[in-house]
Amino acid sequence: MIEINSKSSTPIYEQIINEIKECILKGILKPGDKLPSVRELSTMITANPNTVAKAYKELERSKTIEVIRGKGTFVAENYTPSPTDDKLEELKELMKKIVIEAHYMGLDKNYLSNLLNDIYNEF
Amino acid sequence: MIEINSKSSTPIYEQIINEIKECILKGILKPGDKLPSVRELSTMITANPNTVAKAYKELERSKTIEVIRGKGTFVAENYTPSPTDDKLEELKELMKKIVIEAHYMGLDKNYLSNLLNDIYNEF
Amino acid sequence: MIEINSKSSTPIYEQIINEIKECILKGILKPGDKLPSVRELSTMITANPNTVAKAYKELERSKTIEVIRGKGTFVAENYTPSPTDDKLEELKELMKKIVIEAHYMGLDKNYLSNLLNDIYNEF
Amino acid sequence: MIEINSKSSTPIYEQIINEIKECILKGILKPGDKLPSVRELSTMITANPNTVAKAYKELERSKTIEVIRGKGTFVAENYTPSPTDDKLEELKELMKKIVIEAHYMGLDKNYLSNLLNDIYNEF
DNA sequence: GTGGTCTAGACCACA
DNA sequence: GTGGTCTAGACCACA
Repeated sequence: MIEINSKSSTPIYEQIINEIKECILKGILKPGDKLPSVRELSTMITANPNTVAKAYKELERSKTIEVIRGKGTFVAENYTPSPTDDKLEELKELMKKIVIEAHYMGLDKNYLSNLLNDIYNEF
Repeated sequence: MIEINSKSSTPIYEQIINEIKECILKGILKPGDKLPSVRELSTMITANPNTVAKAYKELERSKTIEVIRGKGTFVAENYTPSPTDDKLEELKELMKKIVIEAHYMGLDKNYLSNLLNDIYNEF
Repeated sequence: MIEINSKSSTPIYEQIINEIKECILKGILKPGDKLPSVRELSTMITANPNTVAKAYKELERSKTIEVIRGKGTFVAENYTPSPTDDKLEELKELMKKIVIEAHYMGLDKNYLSNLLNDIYNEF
Repeated sequence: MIEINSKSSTPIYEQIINEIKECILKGILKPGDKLPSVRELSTMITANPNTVAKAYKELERSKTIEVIRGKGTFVAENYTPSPTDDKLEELKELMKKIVIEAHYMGLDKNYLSNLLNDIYNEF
């Protein structure tokens, strides 16, 4: 379910975060579902436990998952924080970067519009 | 023209790359235009010459700018490499990340569509 | 294994690149083999870590080696990019230069043919 | 006759040297022929006079051309110095580099043999 | 322990 | 004056 590319330039802990968030969005993981323990997941994907722990910490901080002492880690109830200006700015910067990169590959607005649609259809 | 945010998590050399590419896209910098020398730009943005040199080197590698020995650095003629599968995959991953982040802030597809439009209008 | 000639006019980082590629060709280094870390190699050849890092970076760019985050640097699986026109032109220019230089030392075509054979036999 | 690529990574003064040597090899320039003056050549190829002067100096040092005071610069009588060990080693290194680069583009010994032949046929 | 980023500063080749 | 190479050394993210 969760696949890590150890050669990718995105850090493993970030890949874990992204994949888990994707699973939740796709409904593969639902609110209340139990996540594998840090040890379990780290052996599943042959990663360092510290790395998995870091990913879980970050997911907990963003209220995506919840740790219940002695019971384990669970997908949190749907929680959508109101977007801060910082976060919005960050999002815009990312989109800007995509537009610039796309342009430098000869891809136009239409291409990106379609890409956006495709991704939403995947979910 | 080029502004660096030293608090940002994106490395300075990458910020330089992005800003220059943006200037070219907006037409502020045109093919053949001379860029400030490594030393000039480094004092302008109070960064180390090596950092600026690194950014220029990368821009040269991607054929965005050209170095003429002993004369300086210039914006290259428009050059759009055919997009490789790797690059397209990277673009898709980036867009996916945006969609996920947006969703977790309670922003929907419409919001991102508009954001995309806005950015294109800026250029 | 890797020997640097500090008096040579070819930059140290380039010598490192050449020597590593040679080792791979000769089979001294095989795909998947771990390379010495940047720090290790830099002390081995008494060069600055930055210089070694530069060589490794370039080798990574050409997909000769791969970096696995936090684990180290490894020889990549055999990868032969289709030769671009630019690269072929460069190769031809280099060979032309050899022919001219050889001529000016009184060496003829036969000598270069034999030299070419000898080098292939070394590998 | 002499064409300079100001964007090439080989220095202009070296390009001049190579082109002149090539002309001599091809017989376009014969022993005793007068070369354009430093000023003439520098305006012809729109280069800095210092750059042309440097090329001429080097050609003079290698006895490829001769300066006769007050008369000008001339192609020297055929002169083939006995190859020094240093020079031979350099030649071998260059050829080695070609072999390695060629290998990394998937080109074999045959390709290089043919390339060598082609270049000799050009002359 | 691994590589990545950045600074400060020297020296050099080139035009 | 231009960029390229290299050293020395700090600090950081990642695993």
